[in-house]
Amino acid sequence: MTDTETILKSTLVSFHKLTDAEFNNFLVITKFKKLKKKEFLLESGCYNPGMLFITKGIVGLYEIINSKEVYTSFFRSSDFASEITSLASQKTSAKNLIAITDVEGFYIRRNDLLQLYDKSASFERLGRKLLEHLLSEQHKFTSMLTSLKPEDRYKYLLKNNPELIKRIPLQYLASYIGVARETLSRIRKRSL
Amino acid sequence: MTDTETILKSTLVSFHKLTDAEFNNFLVITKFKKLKKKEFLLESGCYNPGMLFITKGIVGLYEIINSKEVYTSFFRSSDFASEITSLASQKTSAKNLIAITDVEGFYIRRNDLLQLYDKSASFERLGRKLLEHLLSEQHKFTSMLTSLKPEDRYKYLLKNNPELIKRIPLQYLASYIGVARETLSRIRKRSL
DNA sequence: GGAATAATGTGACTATCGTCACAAAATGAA
DNA sequence: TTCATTTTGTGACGATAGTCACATTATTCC
Repeated sequence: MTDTETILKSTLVSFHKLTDAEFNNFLVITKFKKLKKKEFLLESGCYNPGMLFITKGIVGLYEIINSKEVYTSFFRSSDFASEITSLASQKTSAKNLIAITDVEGFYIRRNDLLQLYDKSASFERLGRKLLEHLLSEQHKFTSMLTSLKPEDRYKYLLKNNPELIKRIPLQYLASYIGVARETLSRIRKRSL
Repeated sequence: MTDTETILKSTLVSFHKLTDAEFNNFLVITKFKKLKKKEFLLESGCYNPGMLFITKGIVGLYEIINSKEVYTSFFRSSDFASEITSLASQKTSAKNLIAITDVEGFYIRRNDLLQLYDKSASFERLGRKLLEHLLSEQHKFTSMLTSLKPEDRYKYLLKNNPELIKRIPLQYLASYIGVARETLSRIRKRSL
């Protein structure tokens, strides 16, 4: 097994135990994929073809609101970069998934994933547990947004995602925490 | 089948098809429960005993941040009032679930639910689909928070949840959308 | 029904953020 | 390396939200 496959396996297992055979059923439906910086993994208006388990780089999820790009998630190594609304619904996506740096990972096609759910109760459970985890994280992020002021939101990122801050353009981070980019620029300066 | 049981069934089925026998397996683990206004369904520091399918009334989820009550969700008829972090983890909850009005519903104990997941792949799938739906909604709410200013957040609530606005104290709504209660009071006045 | 309690409204003031305009760096491509 | 493009920094200003204090309604509960 390659290094990246080992990482994939241990990530999956952290959500739910899998036999070697089960993991293999997952592995065979994945396809190694590379993206150049600024390449799209998903474009708004399109059907969602699947998701990417990232082994290298950063992927961003954004949406255009009032003709501005609003980033709503960032994904890094060991994350599943995905847009859940269109992945779950068979509708076209309103959001875009884009490579913020050069990216590598294992691509899982939506149809293959659904078949895997049909074939294996273990994966259905793994999926449920992953979703529980994601929902829990999202709730945490939401209460951070409503309860902290801009400066403290930045400090929250600094504390919880220092790597993201280093590698993601400031203007994207600003939209992510709901602050004007000029304001975030000044906050960052003050915090030095 | 009673009216409320019919509503429960159609709600479950909207996420995933169930046979009559399967629905019955669900029904037998539920317990009809009433709460008086201001009664707790879950208190912070406690283990999460389960969730409530609401047939009447409103339940709020809040957490104390910097000694202030911050509401992060509201649940109404046909919702499952729950705190996902503690429900999924066996850890004590940081949040509180409280009846905002008098409430009625079907209570589902955590252990019974987990057993049902073990026994039935249909429920595991139903759970996964419900979580996909909740996560999708939560993402929508998050991007609303980061992209709209306070006044437009209020208008968003007005448009999407007019009933909530009528029945939930203004100060709770204010924390929910990340605005001071005085500000929301003035926004509401302006919008008349 | 009336007192106690909780929730909301409001004025005055301050702090903070957003916006616009443009300058300065940084990055990328040829 | 150099030019073009993108990203970030910054000043000035206006708009808006937060805070504190207290008045005014609503609600709850004997």
